Amino acid sequence: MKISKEKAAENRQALIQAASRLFKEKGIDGVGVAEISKAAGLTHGALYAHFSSKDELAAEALGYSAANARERLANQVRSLEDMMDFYMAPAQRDNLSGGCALAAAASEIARQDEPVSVRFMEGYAQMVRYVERELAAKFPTDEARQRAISIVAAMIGGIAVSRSVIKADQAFADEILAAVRKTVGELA
Amino acid sequence: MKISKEKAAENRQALIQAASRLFKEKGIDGVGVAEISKAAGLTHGALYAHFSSKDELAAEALGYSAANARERLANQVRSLEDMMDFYMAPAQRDNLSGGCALAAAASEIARQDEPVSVRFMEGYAQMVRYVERELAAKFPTDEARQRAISIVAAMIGGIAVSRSVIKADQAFADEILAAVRKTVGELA
DNA sequence: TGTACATCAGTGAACGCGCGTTCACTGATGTAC
DNA sequence: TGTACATCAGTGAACGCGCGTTCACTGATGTAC
Repeated sequence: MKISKEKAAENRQALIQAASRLFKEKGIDGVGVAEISKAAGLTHGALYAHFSSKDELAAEALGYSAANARERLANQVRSLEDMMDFYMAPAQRDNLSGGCALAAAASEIARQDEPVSVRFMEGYAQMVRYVERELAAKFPTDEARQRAISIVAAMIGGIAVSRSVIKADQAFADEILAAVRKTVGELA
Repeated sequence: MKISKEKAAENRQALIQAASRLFKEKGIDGVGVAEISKAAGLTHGALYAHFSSKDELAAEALGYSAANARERLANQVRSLEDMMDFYMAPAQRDNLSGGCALAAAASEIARQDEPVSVRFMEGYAQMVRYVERELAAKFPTDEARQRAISIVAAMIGGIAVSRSVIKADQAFADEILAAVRKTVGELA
């Protein structure tokens, strides 16, 4: 049955939020449209009233994650050190479904189509710009940018690697997180 | 029909090589046992004569990649600079199926089971040890290790991010690769 | 304001397809006598 | 060395299952008169 425009917009948002959470948790290939729809309280058919394909939903979900990160950078983070502490914390690493989409999806995006790549790029560029601005006072423009790009890439890599080794060696996973945290701090 | 032990061993190796290539290219979830078997010149049933599951094959494939990397580090790479140049080259980034398994799989391993995590850890630890040894003369033990862990994580992150944004912005992808290459060089 | 009706978000069955895994069978290999 | 037979890598059909997507249908919403 038809429902109000307001409720439909809510449902659309619920689909995006469920997709964002589940894609990060299980990977884009690792979760189906039925599971996403169910998590949003809908049937899978409804998903196609809002998105033309699973790929389009994936792009929207990545955009949603980026918007979330933007808000956090703007409102909750007080300094670059603060941001690094937050990002490289064991709690952040252990929080697959709630954590950063860039680290959760890093090696998967290369296999997705262009719209997904665009959203990933926007999310990454946003973090780089934030770090770049923080470094602007301390380094020449070019070097600030080079360092910002490297710091964000190192944090994404550090989290992904720490997550990858944790089932094999918890202590090593923690050591990686701490080492990368220290190094990016020294670069800033 | 039964075949010679020698031929069977060759077939096993062909399965591992095909799996290694295809997993890197399409992701572990992105390729099926039928495609892997076919690429190795066998039917999917034969795969189960060699491996108890797709997961076990994934672990073997990761181990094979690590052995390859070990050989390259021992024989082809002349210095740390050499290794960084090789690893952070656009050609390496663009070579999904032949490139480094760590960068290709980084964010997927966290969702696999323990044996896969163990093989990933061994591959990563091996690269860290190589870098650590190269830095041993220049830095105190603790700092050499911290830097080695960070350098390898940054390279993996840099490649994964560069690959992720390349469909959206080729120039940015190249800039990321160059920036991370420069930064890891400065850390060494 | 009240009524008639077009809209369209959501339902749930159905589509064809590929997935990982199992298994009865084949027949050359390799071994025991 | 020759023969009889157990072994087992590989084949290909079949298993149940979940995938992404489509579509006829429903019925409350929202609009036009």
